[in-house]
Amino acid sequence: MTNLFENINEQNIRKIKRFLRATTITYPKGVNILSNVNQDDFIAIVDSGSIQFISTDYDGNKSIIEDIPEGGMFGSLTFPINDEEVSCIAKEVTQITYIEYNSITNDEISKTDSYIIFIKNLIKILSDQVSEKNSRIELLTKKTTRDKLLDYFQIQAKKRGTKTFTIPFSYTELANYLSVDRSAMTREIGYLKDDGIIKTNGRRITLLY
Amino acid sequence: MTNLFENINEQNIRKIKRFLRATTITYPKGVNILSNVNQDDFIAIVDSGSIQFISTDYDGNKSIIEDIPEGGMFGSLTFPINDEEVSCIAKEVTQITYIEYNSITNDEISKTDSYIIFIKNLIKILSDQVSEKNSRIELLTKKTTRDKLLDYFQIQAKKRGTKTFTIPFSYTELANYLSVDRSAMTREIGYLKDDGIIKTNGRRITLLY
DNA sequence: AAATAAATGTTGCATTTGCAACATTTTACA
DNA sequence: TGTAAAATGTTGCAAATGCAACATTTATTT
Repeated sequence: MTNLFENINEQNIRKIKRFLRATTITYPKGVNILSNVNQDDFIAIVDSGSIQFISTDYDGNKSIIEDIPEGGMFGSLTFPINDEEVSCIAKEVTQITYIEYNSITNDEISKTDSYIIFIKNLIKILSDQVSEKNSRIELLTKKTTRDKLLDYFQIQAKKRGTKTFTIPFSYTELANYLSVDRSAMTREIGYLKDDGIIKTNGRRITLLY
Repeated sequence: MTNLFENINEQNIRKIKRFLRATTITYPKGVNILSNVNQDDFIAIVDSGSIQFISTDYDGNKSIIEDIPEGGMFGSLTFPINDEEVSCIAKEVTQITYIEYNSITNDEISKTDSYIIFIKNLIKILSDQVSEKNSRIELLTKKTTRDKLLDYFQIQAKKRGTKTFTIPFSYTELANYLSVDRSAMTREIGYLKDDGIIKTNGRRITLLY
């Protein structure tokens, strides 16, 4: 995963942050981060800890829109920050640095070499996010739980280059990611084993075809 | 929708394109655009016409990942271009300009004013795409067809600021967007009308609550 | 180490859904 | 303008799925 300040030295990072009016806030575990955000568009970098965007509908059904780990970024332009349905929770003690989106064209800084690198990193991260979301959309449009599971397993196998791999989620989280009922998913995984299509050992999966 | 060259004059557009090694290709209707793309990472701008990214699984089931209209952009970094499952079809005669991703840090151009505007446009477009995809993911994670429809209708109503609106899709395309069976969707829309929750007149929907 | 919470596994049942196979209407185009 | 193609509407039926209500195992916390 690309880091927003990759290939930029400490001194220039400080310089960029200063010109982009960076502010850093530390949140305790479980807090809703977006509750005290101001009006201007911003880009947020997760310096340490991790957060989760959760959508909750009128019935109380929850689904995870996105997990953002340490080093990740998100922005007011990429999430509907003022949507009552969506909340952003710190999964642990989390430090976040906010920079102002409108300072991106700040003339004083915009023509320096390290700034161009910063911008290229930002473009790469955003592109990767679009790509990751395209993959999830491709998964979510599969009709059956079996198709979703097999597609997900195939993507993992391809990514690691091996037919045996450990899923990076708990099964509870995987059900959420695929947007299927957890118990129904467990049942379907059972059928896949019965049919000799996969083997499992805890979160370790082996594709048998 | 932001255009990649918004707020940049013709002369500077030509200059930017030259430095980013832009090439323009025109495709006839129905052609698979990605079949003759080279290896380097690129950003593509739809100058005229429109295209559609389609995923086809082993069963022949098709789902539309994304529609890109005139003025839109996509990139090799945002779509898995070499995934056999994904193809990109020209919906009509379509002209596309490709620019090289790696030329983004071209020193000769990167410090000019119009280039900074170009970069800001690119960041805005990518952010909007992430946002749009987050919305669709939120929809796709709803459990029932009814929930998907109601959520979609509410988003449309909110966007237009009125409880009566025309959907920007055919019903066939809407079913695809929500990833539900078209006939089952028609049936569910019928139930919604029976229950007095909506009224319809062709593609014109009125929310009754 | 005990207690509490979280994750995982299992199953019956009612509901939702996809699918197939049509009829009908609308749109595109030769 | 006539014809083909696409979109829309309808319905029975089998399959897939969510849901509830548990038991069991694994983690976490005090």
